[in-house]
Amino acid sequence: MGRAPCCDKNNVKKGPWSPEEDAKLKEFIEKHGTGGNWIALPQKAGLRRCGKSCRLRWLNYLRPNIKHGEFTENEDRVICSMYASIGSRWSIIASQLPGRTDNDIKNYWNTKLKKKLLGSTAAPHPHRAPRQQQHHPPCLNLMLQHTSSPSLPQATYNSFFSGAGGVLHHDPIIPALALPQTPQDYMLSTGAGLGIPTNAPSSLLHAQQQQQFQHHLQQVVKEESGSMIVFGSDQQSCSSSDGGAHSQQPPQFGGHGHGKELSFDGYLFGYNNGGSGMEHDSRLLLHQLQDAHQQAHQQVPVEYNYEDIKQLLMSTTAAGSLHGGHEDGGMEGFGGGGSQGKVTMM
DNA sequence: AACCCGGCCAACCGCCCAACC
DNA sequence: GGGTTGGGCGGTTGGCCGGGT
Repeated sequence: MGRAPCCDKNNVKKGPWSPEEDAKLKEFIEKHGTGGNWIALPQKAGLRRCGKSCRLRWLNYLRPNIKHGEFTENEDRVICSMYASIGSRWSIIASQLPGRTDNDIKNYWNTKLKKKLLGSTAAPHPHRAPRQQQHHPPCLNLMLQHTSSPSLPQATYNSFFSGAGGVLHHDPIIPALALPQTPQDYMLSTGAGLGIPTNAPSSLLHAQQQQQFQHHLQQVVKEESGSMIVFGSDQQSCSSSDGGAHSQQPPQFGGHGHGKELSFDGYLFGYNNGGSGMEHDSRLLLHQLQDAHQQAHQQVPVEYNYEDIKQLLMSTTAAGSLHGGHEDGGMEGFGGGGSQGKVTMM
């Protein structure tokens, strides 16, 4: 099938951007903005480029505050943790790392980080210490916590905010919500996010901070419920225990007036149609919730360390793709629920 | 000095989805 | 309601570069 190309490929320049083109694009966007239409932009800016190419060039290279160069250990940690949880959803991961682009992170992962994990032998851990006390190389430890919270599994909660914060707060494309502090700040400073490096200084893992953050966010979520996902009723709708398919059913979408609701495992998630792409976000998040839910039900508490991530990589490599879809016992618990049908890590 | 090879990264491609008409 | 369009995303490609032989 396919679709018509977004531009006349015969009349557009391809390949590396020249400094002149960069200058033109930058100047135009700084003066006029993108105008919300990338396809029309190159013509207006006097560029013989595809609109998508302009967008990419701007987002990945010309946009202000782009950070290039070495990734820090903290960034490594965040990438690994989130990869283990949500898979190769680079834009979400990038949203947790200000100044980094999804392309950057993708390249970094594919060329360095993955090899670092795959390539290094078990040398760092000749005999595995008890997991909790193990000293890992940076970024190699992910712990999903699960509490007996009656309102929401902790793992789910963490995943939710990790993903939600990323998508809603940092993505320049999606209107930002006024979250009080950035989730990645919390992730990095309190361990309250999805990835909680156990080798973080203990002061950064203060339980009270986590609670405060989560409570705070819960409040914000409630307050913002007119425009974003909310925790809802105690509706017991979709079961998660139907054998192998638990939590695999597609999100349940329903319509209620101007808003819509998503139900998942007894929780109801709703949002209003503000025309801001919230449905997309909501679906994304629901997938993350499903993943986290699955994790919480299968392995609680769940901890991934160096060997786990390595195994994940090796198994997916062996399968020739990350889109495995099979239920590999060794990899149970790794997230990536295949949002938009693209990523399946299970 | 020439060639080969692998790493790196910018850019492209194709698909999906939401918005729009 | 259905078709079209444009934005966004992840996967892949291709060219450059540096190190090794």
